[in-house]
This record gives sequence, C-alpha cells and structure tokens, in this order.
Amino acid sequence: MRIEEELKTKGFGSENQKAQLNILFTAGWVRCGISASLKPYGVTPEQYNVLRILRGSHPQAVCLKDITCRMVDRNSNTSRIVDKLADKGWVVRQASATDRREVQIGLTDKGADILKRIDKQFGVDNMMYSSGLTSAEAEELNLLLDKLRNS
Amino acid sequence: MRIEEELKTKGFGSENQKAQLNILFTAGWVRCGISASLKPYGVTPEQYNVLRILRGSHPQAVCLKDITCRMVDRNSNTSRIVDKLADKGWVVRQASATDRREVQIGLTDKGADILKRIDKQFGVDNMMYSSGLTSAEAEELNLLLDKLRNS
DNA sequence: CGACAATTATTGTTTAAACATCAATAAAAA
DNA sequence: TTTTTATTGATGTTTAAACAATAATTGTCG
Repeated sequence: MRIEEELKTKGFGSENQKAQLNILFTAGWVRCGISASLKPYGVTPEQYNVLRILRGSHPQAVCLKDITCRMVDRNSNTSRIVDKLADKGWVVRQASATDRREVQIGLTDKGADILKRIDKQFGVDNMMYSSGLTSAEAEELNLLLDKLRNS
Repeated sequence: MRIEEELKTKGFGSENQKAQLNILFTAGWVRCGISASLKPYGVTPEQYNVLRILRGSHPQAVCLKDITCRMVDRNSNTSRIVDKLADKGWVVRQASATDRREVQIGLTDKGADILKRIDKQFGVDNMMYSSGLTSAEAEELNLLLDKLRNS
C-alpha cells in the first residue's frame, strides 16, 4: 500500500512532507517486524542492537559511551539496557584499565550463542534483512536518506 | 554523514540491511527534530498527529478508531492522547448519533488556533517539512519506501 | 599544584509506550 | 427472541522512554 492509502489521507503539503511521514511510518513498520521476530528469544530491538555492537568488536570489550554512540536509537538508556543483558548473562561489565570512569562491556559465550541462534533464523531470506528492494534500489534509498539528514 | 559513519560501523550484511538501519536511524532523527520543534507549544508528535487528522475533516468530527487507523504510529493509545488534548481544551468528545459505542472527537477553536500557530512557524522553510531533497528526490524516496513495505 | 570544568556511568523521577483486560454496545447466529 | 460473537473505547499494569540530577574520575589552565 502506498503511504497515502496507509494513512488514508488525500494529500500532503509536499513530497518532502510525505517523505517525512513515510519514513516515520516505515520505521514503525520495520521496528514492529523486528520486535516480533526477536520476541521468542526474549530480546528487544535495543538489546539486539547492543549485542551486535559488542559482537562487532569481540573479543574486545566496548565502553558504554562507545556503545551509545553506535546505537541506532541514541536516546536509549544504555546503562539499563546493559543491566538487562548482564542479568541474562549475555554480557559482563569490567573496569577499564586506562580510565576508571569507564566501564567496559564484553560479550559472553552465552551472549554469542543467542546471537548465533537469532541470526541462524534470519540469516538468509528473513524479513529482518531482506525486503522487496533490489540491492541497487536499497543503495539508492540509502543515498536519499543520507542526503535528507545532511541538510 | 553517511549511515556507516553515524553508526561507526565498517560494513553491513547487505544494502538492504543497511537500508533498514538507515530508516530506523533517520526516523529517530526526524522524530527528534519534530519533537523539539513542538516542545515550546507543549505538544507531542503523537498529539500533533491527532490534531492534524482532526483538522483534515474539520468541522466534521472523527471517531476514535478512525483516528487510530490514520495515525503514523498505530501503537499509540489514542484514548489517552485524546485525554490530554481534551484537558487542554483543544478537542471535545461527543457521543455518536449512529453508534453508541463510538465517540466522536472534534477540533475546538482553541485546537485550531494552536495548529495555526505551529504551522505558521513551520510553514515555509521549516525543518519539519523541508529537507535537503528536491521534490523529485523525495518522490523517489517515497516510491522506494512504499515498495520496501510491499514485500 | 589546585580550583574548576568536562567526561563517564549510574540512578531517580516523571511520563508515555506496550500489552492485556474489561464494559458497553452492536451485529450475527441459533 | 435469545445467545453468541465482534467491535469500540476505556482502564490497569508492567515496562521502557525522556529528562534531570548525581557521583566518581579525568582534563584544563591559571
């Protein structure tokens, strides 16, 4: 369905305004799908985001502020998200050797496991990473979104 | 900044995965800007969405379920958002003549006023509805987002 | 060095989202 | 008609977001 059908509106002020609502609506749609996919694992999208960041530099631990600035949703309270992950034994906190203000967060084997299980389900033709777009179209979409933000 | 710089990541699994994160990230960016713009008026993005829907069919009132299905964020609890708007005197609830389950929501003069004041600030070259995209680019973006959802 | 500002992580608090449930009404079926 | 099912909106509860404040540490600069 096109965005005007989804929102049942007759017209937008401009293509740019339409695009803005379309981004918000599509993001909600994407997020809803991701959330549902992760639910069986007891993982929220933000938690998944943190786990993936940690895997990205595994076995090197990452300090909290670096996690925050790599997250998709920067408004997240990373401290409390890490709390949840630590409760489940997926990550560990460890003091930083160079700066005692910092807390390094490391992925545990158990954390790597849950990631592997999730990715196994969604690796190839999943709804989480594929879409109706060709690779070229996705690339074009990325260019447009990047340009939109740089204004 | 391109999305890979924003998220400080070296690579994505695919252009589609990158696009997915880009949509989520850009939506957060857009939403943050809208939220900040609305803050001086004491209006949240969801409240603004409802007010605009009501203006769209003003002076015809709209029942709650119709508001919900026209909202950008369908997970919103429309009942409580309308509560807030009614508290401020921007909308009124009235019983439906045809179906006693329904509650019709109508925009008040005061509600129309606040909308007019907001739009006055953001009407022409505001950050809320303009972007670095040309109209043609925004149109292309809309096509891609619509296509992405229809898969 | 020493005062002061900046950074980093955590914690509180208020508000809203997420999710389920409920009551009233309408529509459909028996 | 009577019973059942579906719809609509409101409410309760749990969880997370939003925003501010705090404590510990480090950096800066006179």
